[in-house]
Amino acid sequence: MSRNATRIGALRERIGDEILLEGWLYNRRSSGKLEFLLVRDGSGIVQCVAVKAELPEGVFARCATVTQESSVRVTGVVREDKRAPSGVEISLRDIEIVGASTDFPITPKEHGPSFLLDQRHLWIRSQRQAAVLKIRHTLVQACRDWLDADGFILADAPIFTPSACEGTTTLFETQYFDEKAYLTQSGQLYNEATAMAFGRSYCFGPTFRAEKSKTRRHLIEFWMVEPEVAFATLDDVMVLIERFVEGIVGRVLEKRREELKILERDVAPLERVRAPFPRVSYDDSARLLRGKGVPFEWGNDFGATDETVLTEGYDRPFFVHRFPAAVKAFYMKRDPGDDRLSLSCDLLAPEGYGEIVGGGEREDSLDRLVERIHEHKLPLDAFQWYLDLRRYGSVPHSGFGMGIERTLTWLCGIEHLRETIPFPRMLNRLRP
RNA sequence: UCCUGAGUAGCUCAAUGGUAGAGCAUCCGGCUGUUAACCGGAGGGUUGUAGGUUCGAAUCCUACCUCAGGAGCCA
Repeated sequence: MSRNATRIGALRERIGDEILLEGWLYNRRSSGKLEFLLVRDGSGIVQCVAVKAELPEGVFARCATVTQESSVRVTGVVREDKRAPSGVEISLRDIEIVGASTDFPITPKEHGPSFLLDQRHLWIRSQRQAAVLKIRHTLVQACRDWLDADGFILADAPIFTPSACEGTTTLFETQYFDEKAYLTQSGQLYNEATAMAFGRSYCFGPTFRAEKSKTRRHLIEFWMVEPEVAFATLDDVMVLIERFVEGIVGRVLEKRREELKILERDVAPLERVRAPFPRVSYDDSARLLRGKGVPFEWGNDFGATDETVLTEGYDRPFFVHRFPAAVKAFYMKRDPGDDRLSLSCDLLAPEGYGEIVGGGEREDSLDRLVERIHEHKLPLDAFQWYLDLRRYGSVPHSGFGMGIERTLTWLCGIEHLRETIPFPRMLNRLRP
């Protein structure tokens, strides 16, 4: 935007002034001797009114030729007007077409998801999509601000890794000069190293899972924030998670009311997000599911429908803790009270959204960790640096990972997480 | 990988064995306060691909392709 242009978001402060607007035509309606031009500039949408009787012939004629998504410079006077969609409108004095747009593919009518995703580079111009991405921006900032204020150091994990972090899921293989490398599926192992350096650390970046998952809850490339804390137990990390989630939800409510309104999100459930969150053990969850007639077997992880049934009982996020060790990663510490269980926890979002956070206490004993690596049939050599963390001043430590897109899907109250990232990477979708 | 469903105009859809249509978008005309504006007119099609059944296929059958939802797996 040029220096002398005014942003639409700031128009209320300029009532009565003649201003310059730089943006794109969102929609146009004409009524004979009137033209209504809806102009957007990324900060909002405003209606510009051209009156034939008050304008030179050429200017009014030009208004009638502006097509959807053409870029324009409009000069005019800011006025309050109840008839305008935003309550403020511009009496148009002049208009310049900067770049014409012909046959913009996304018309102001219904479209299917496949078509819209093909047009994702243009779809993000629409009001709803832009609102979701602005909330994403605020969520990311809130995560970082909250952790920074709590004494965490950002220490990002690498994206190229020599081997699996968790061994179980499918990795993207790539060439690293003369050897094979993989794209990271979690910064977890590296975070344990940085936590031993800084006490509290976190990484925030993209992760990659080459799973053939094809549901509304999966992306191939997604973002996670993963804090790790030295000397913290499972109970400590659950307190950290609930304070963190309360904080970031509060920030989104504070900064993004308008966008939540565009999305028609009922904010009442978000306003109930106050720590402490309920805690329920895996054992009790399994019993609860069976009590409701769900054919759930002890030892399994929860499926999507299991999670939905569980969330029905709560009006705020809640923890499920102490999952069977077999369904969690090798580095999870066993429950000293029951060796079948791990000191792990998931945070499930209410309203049927399900898991947004996974965390727990890590195995801090060198011998037991070596045992786990063997059990999982992982190459011991690749983990020597990780085992060093237990050789040189090992401490109890815990951490968690929060999926940004899943959290956003819940905050925005939308159906599918593909709308929460600017350019989603999914099974069968690498473009645009 | 498996299960279910869908592919017809640029987009969203109708046409259930008998002349392929509507709304929006585009173009032309009309309208001095429109709110996904409205009214009139025009152009726009190898019905996903290949084969088969039939006098006749968008429609029935077979295979394949693409997409969507779900399962498994996960954040």
